[in-house]
Amino acid sequence: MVRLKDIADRLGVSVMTVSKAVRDEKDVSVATKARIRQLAQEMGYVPDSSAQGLRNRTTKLFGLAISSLTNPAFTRLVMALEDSAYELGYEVLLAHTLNTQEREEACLRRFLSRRIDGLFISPVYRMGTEARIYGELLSRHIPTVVLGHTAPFCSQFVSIATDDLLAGYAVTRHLLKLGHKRIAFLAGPLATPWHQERFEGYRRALREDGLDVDDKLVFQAGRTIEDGAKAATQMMSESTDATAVQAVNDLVAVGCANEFLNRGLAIPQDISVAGFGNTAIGEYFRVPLTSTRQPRYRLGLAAMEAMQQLLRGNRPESKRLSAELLPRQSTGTAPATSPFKRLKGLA
Amino acid sequence: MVRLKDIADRLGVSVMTVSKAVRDEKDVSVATKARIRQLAQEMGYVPDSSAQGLRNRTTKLFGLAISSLTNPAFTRLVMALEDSAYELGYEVLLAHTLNTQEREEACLRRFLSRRIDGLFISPVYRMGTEARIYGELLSRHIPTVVLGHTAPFCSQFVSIATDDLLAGYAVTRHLLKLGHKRIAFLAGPLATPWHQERFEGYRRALREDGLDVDDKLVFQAGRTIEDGAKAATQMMSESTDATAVQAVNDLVAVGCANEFLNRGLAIPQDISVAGFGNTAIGEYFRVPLTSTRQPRYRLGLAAMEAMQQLLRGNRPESKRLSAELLPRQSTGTAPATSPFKRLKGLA
DNA sequence: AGCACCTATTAGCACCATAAAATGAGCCCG
DNA sequence: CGGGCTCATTTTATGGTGCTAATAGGTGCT
Repeated sequence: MVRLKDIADRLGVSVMTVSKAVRDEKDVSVATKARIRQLAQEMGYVPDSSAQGLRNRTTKLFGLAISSLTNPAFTRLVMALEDSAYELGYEVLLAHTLNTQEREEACLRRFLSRRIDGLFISPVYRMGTEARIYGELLSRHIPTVVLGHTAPFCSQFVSIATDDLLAGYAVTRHLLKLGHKRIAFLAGPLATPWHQERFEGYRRALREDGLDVDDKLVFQAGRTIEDGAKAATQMMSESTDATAVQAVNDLVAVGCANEFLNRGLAIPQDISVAGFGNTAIGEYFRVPLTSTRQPRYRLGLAAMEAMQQLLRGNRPESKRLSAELLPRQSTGTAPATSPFKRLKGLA
Repeated sequence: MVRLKDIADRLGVSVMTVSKAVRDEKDVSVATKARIRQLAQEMGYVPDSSAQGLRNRTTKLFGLAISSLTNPAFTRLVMALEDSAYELGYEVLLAHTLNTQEREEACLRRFLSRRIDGLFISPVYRMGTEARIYGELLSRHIPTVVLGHTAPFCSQFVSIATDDLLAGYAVTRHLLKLGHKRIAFLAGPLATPWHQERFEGYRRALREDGLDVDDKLVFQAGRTIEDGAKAATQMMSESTDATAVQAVNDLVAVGCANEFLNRGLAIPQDISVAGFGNTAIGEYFRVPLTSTRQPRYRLGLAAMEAMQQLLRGNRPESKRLSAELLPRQSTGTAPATSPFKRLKGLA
């Protein structure tokens, strides 16, 4: 690898002059600057960021920790972060937490070792108010932006999220307006604020209509297609009297609806299914899925703006971007009776 | 930030002893090692990888350059690389080339500046036999694994790809067996080997049945859903006599089939549509899409194995993993006549 | 004395902020 | 008209960033 010194030696000037020349600093005459840069080019010089980082105490690196890329909710977000980082001359270290605390901690520790200039993290949510590694982030003053909602254990951080409560509320209202009275909710991981908010939206909308949450209508699903499919199976075996299903996200909705369709149910004639988050898989699903649109790319941009504030030493506000309802064909007017009793007869 | 020196000073030992202790080297008594590590822990010491990298001339960093995460073909591949990198103690720098040569070059140059230990790249394909930046990778001896097929401009590199030719062939044979004689092909970017191979598979299968490629049946699409939709529109306006469509990938197939469905065509009764690559979006598409399964995770693992070989100074073989046909509901027996003439009457 | 076994010193790795030094241009005055 | 002077511009020297391979040095034990 070509070093500054190699160029300096070839030209018989000091390393310092070369350093300044390649960085286009002043205090170097245009003539020598030209000579040096020309030669640097020819020799294929590329500065060593490790050394620069060591010297300047800044790495121009961002860490980005997400649960897993297989979650389509992240792709556009990651794209946005990556793109804007590129514009700003930063690079992005990607790491998967796989939704486990151990892995998350290991990833963050590695990031610390890399001396990242900033961290974007979609936290592994947990109960409780303390999380050691988050305390460390704080005490080390790592500029950190939480992608998604904060929870007690990470309440000190700036966060950029969508208004899941309002969006959840909008979905339920939409179903209510269609005449549904018995709306099942396919729940996500209970510890996650995104689940909690969406559920709270559901609850509020019901209450506004004088209805109460019926625990028999709440099914613990999760976050994946498989989780949704399992929940559907459970619903069918329990012969719920629901006429609509509101899922905590698109994947769960797809898994559930797919199972329904396979069992011969018609969507939305027999039962309505709504997702959340507007993923492509829902949009092009067997029955295009009613969902909510999250402005994911803008979410990423907002996160980067917050990061820039942090880097400048300011304390930016957390942000909540609003999501909008996206009615498609998977939801329709409520049928007279729930299809599940009938199904039982069939099975 | 806590440095080795800080620990050494507090304990009154040399920096070197501390260095060895935290790295768990021998030549340090268990007692002092314990003392040192204890204090390091307490003080929150985290080694500085920039300094380590500088000293050891190795960064434990991999560069990963792909066109864009929005292409679902990459997600599992990236996951696999990320995961296995983690196991091996490496980290991954992610960069998007956005399928433009300028951006690709810029990304790679940044990677060079980071002194990555190895590079995984899904190339921006181009015609011609030369590409400056690839020459540089070669002359700098950057261990590089090409994700996907090589092309003339990057033929020197190790590559890990799926056997697209055979898979393309399998799709066409599948359609032929169903009685289709007029099979349209929705082409990808002509410069990409993955398009070329899939098309060649199509051609061979046709020829084996005594048929020839009819240029009227080949539509230039691209790689996205929108590209597929446009091609569908074109097909309909041109009133092709095709009874089946073979798309260069799932997204194009989805875009095309979606357009057909919106125009009232029935799949597969009126027309069969086959994709390629088995993405979730195709699997859960309105009509579950016949496709080919690419072992993407294994592809990633194989790429990492090749990388390890390169790092050990060996020259690993390029690999071609075979893909298998995945028949689903979007393909069926050929109808008596192409639906497009009829459609014209309707429009 | 010789042998383990443990610790300290040295000398960079590639780069850059800062300070010090060299160069040169302009100017005055003997 | 040339030598000395100032001052601005350009170049060089110094030292330090955190870490570690290699080597030298020290200790206690047999």
